[in-house]
Amino acid sequence: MRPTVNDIAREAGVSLATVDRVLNARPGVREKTIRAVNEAIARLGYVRDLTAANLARSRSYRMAVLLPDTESQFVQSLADALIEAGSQAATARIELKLLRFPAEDPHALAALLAGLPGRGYAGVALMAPETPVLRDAVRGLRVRGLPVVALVSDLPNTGRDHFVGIDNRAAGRTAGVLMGRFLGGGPAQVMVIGQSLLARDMIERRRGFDEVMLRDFPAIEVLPSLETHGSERLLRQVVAETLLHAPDVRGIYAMGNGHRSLTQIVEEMGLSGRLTVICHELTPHMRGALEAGTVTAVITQNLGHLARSTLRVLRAKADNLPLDEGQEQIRIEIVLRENLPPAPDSVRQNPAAAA
Amino acid sequence: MRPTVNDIAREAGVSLATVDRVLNARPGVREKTIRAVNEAIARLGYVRDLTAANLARSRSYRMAVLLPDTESQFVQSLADALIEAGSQAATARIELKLLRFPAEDPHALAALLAGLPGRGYAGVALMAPETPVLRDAVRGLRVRGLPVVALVSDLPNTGRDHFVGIDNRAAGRTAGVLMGRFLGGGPAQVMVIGQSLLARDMIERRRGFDEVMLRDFPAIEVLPSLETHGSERLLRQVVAETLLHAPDVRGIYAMGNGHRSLTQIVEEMGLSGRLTVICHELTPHMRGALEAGTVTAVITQNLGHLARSTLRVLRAKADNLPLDEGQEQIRIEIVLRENLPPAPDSVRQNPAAAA
DNA sequence: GACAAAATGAGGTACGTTCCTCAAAAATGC
DNA sequence: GCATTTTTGAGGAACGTACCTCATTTTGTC
Repeated sequence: MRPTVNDIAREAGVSLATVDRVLNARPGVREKTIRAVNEAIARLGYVRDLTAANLARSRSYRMAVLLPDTESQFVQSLADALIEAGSQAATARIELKLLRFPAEDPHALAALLAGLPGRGYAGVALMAPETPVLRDAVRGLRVRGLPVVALVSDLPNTGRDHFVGIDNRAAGRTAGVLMGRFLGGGPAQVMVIGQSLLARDMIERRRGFDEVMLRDFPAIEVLPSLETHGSERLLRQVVAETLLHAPDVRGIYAMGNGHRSLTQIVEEMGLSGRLTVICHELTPHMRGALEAGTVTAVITQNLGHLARSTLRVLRAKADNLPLDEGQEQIRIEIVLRENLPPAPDSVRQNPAAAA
Repeated sequence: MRPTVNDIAREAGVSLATVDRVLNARPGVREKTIRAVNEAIARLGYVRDLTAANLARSRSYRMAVLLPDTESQFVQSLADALIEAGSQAATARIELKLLRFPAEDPHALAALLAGLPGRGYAGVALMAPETPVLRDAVRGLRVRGLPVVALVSDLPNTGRDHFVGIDNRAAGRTAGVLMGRFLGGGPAQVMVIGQSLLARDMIERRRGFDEVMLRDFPAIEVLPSLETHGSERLLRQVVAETLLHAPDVRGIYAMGNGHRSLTQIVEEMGLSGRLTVICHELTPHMRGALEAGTVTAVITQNLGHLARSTLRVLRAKADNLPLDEGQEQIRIEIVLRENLPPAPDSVRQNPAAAA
């Protein structure tokens, strides 16, 4: 049997009340007594029973997670992962509220954020591009004591408490090595596509990609980035044109997510499997494209980890506890057709049934 | 506030005792009453508080994990991951005992296994090659009601309850695609090295590797597998000889783990970075080799996941609960220098300090 | 409608903590 | 050595659930 607080009290020759004072760092205990208790704890190898502690504390954490209301598969999958993680975390008395905000309206987001503290939230995570309005809103939250976590895309100048996501520069480098090696070092041309070259993550991916290409694959020419601004029509048009007129293009690096029509064009032009196509984020659509051979590799992050890490970090920050940086590091995963993990289950039903 | 059992009782118009009977599937409740309670549960969105439930049950799970006493970095890292997962799982009242057995002595292992049930264990995980003696020992355990989980290397003919590890055939295929693509499709020769071609995982990796090479890269010749039987000297000798006399060898696939001298030879021969070397398992030594450029890619499995999955599966089996297959699927990870995750912390100290 | 059997209610104790109050003991200052 | 402050002890209530007993009510049978 594991030792309990009562065992410590007996072992240390003090009362339960004193042990409790020491364990919870309450005042009014002599240094000498504290030492005696700690020695007893060490001697018995006592480990506090967290389930009982949390029960007694009946502390609970209301967390808000804000996602843009885009209906991209990536955001949708992320939302699913968060809901799943939230229901698992119910055990740890964490209650997660998923809120959506209009993707193109920083002011609406700021207003939403400003209203959060009054509604009993213990922490906020959000996925949004950094704008001046947002910066102020985040600062406001932190002034009022709410920890803020940046999700997927970092907000370095807002003073956010933590960033949960991959190192986009390293992700770009990874894409670079794969592209370079898959093309046998060239000679070849490579297209690079992204939604917007203003978004921080896009810039970093591009930088990482270029870094590797320049250093390791001088025979491969990387064409200027193509900005789609979310327009699938524009994407179709430019990609088709480029592929027709530049026969040396043997690879495409799609830095963002949501380029569904990219794979369509490649297929329509009969180039499926003949081009090296590297994309980001393993959405359901990307799974299909990998299986079909249209996409060669997908650089991705495990959304389950991302979601769980978000909750762990928020909780730690809310309690002012240190966090295990190692565990919160999100890995850059490489997915090929050959190591495609099986599709995740749909969101679980009937949580009460879990025993 | 989350609804409690008392809320359900009130909502359903029954007593607490009846709610308890329904929740825990105890006998003596009319079908009609059961339905009423379940409807109240659904209406209120009740979710059982597991921390409180476990506390009340004060059920605990003693789990044994058996690893061979080889001092390979892989086994050592796995042991660390298990200890870590075990200390985390203390919250869930899981107590993990790590036991070592002589790697080359199936009888000693069988004797160890035979003695476990009497010592209050609720489940056993083990990493061992399948031998007739082991088969009988595992069957014996299961007859006595102990769930058995195969770790890393499967034991399909023992009737084990579950296998925790990667799909080695798929891992071999992954190695194959990487090798083929990194070599630009050939022409080239590739060496394949493994400890023993009798071990099930080695056979499967080789099969997966060949499958891809034959199908997709006909211009690459895969040389016959080289068995080292754990002898580093033999490895050094044969590799050096082959590399000297076969100038077309441009790639090496090391199927097993623990080939530390392989990277040494490659470095000594001045071939670091000029050969495509693909290995398994991201041990500290492999990290170094990746960083140095001696090894091109490492196919690996996340030992943290492996360890946590093991405990989750054992627990589920011990309670006869269904498991979430999706969550227990271990991913095949590809690690290049560019996406090398930061080194994990050393094992944590002073578990009592965790709040 | 009498009877047995089945279903339900009422209430308690326990799990290992947290957090509170009040009294008692010990240490400290003068 | 007395008063004051600090430290310690004893005890209890609570968190949400599990599990037990015993009494009471309801149901079904003939």
